[in-house]
Amino acid sequence: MVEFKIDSVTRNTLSRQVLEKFIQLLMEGDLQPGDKLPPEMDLMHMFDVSRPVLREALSSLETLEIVKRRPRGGTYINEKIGSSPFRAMLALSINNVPAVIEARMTLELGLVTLAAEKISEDQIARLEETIVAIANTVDDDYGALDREFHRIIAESANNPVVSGMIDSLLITHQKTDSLITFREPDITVRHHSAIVKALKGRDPVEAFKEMYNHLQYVREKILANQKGV
Amino acid sequence: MVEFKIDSVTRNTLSRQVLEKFIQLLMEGDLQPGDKLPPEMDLMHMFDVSRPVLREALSSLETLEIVKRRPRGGTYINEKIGSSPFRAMLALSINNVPAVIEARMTLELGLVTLAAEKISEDQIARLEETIVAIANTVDDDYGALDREFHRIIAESANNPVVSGMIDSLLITHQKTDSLITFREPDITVRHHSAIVKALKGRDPVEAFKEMYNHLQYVREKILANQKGV
DNA sequence: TATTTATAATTGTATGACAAAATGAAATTT
DNA sequence: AAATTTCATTTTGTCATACAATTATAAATA
Repeated sequence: MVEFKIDSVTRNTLSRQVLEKFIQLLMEGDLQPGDKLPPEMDLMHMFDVSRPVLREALSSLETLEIVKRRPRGGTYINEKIGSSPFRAMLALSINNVPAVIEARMTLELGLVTLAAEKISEDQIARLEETIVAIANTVDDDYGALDREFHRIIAESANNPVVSGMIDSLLITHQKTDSLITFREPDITVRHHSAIVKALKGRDPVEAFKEMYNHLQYVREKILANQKGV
Repeated sequence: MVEFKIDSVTRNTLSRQVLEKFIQLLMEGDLQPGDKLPPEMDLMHMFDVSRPVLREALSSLETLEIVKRRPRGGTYINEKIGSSPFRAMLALSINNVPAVIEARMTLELGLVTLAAEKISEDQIARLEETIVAIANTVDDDYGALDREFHRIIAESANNPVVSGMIDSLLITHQKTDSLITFREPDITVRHHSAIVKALKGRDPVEAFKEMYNHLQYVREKILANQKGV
């Protein structure tokens, strides 16, 4: 006998249907960033659902950072893609250290390539500042500078879709940092300098190579400690 | 006079606070994937909020694919990071074609690098199958095969955090595909073959180079048409 | 033992009411 | 006349309660 027990994938609750409808409207361009939605009272009549159901859907949209609501002010479609949803999603995998590091590698390798195409002189200057600062630290406590370096590169890629994610991953960066027992600032400086040199030359392939080299080193360093746990 | 009108960033509604609390519990490991949450009745007393508020938070968690709910069955913390939230977020940027393409480039460049480290013989074989299939298409309608090629590579990187995203981006891939007016299967086959060759050789840098070369071609092809719009 | 049937627990939905906040207009003061 | 204050109204935020729908579990039956 054949058993059927589907239901899953996404159970069709009313609030889910309303949510899907909103996303569909966005995809088809009927709703545009910046648009103001009708008040909840109107919306619940339009969708023919109760207010709690509608509000569950709106709440989800707000969590996804697709809309922004203000008491009395109304509900608006956001302009840019957000980062915090990704951060929340990441919370699930937070303890899977290798996966998180690899995810970070994936993004950074792609980002540095795009950065090489687009980075500005000002951003390069800021990168160099972090390198100098790391070289001058005395207590080996340059985690924040290190993250800043990577953040500037992500920013240089200047992509609204991906840039949100990197913030979240750098937060986990901070977490994985704590797994590093000893630091080698000279190596970090050497690697970072090589990356900047490639970026200066606007050489995507070279920038990638140096970043890959660097991240391999970082990954091994973190995972080596991780094993012992 | 100094004006203050903060409020934003994230307005602290009750449901938002509950949501944040759940995420915090996840980050700190007090909640683990697979865990079953208490029934809503208990939760509302624990958080001291009304049921609609609690349900708004749970609804958001479900939208983020952090939990899964079943009538009468209860609420469970998911095991893996989901993809559909990202899809929803992408809906916002769907009309920003260059940004979406670049996002796809970012991910794929990183993924192909990791794939070179980890891809299995079986996956390589499947990649080769898609190449043969594309070479044999007569009507130039090989969009699905093309996407399958990229999907297998993403799968080969075998990263639970990133793999979800690529699905969403490949959906937009489908959308951007429609912007291509004419196809050049011979070029696609040549590029794909070069990528597979690098993957076979387990050469991350070479795999990256070939993928970058390929995606540059794809990007130009799409954007060239986009300009005329 | 296996199957079917009830029971009860739990999520899903609806209604109604009120609180809180803030916008915009009206009234007041300077 | 202009600026400020006050107030009414709209809209989101929250609560309480009730009932429907679903299904896991236990009980009853074959």
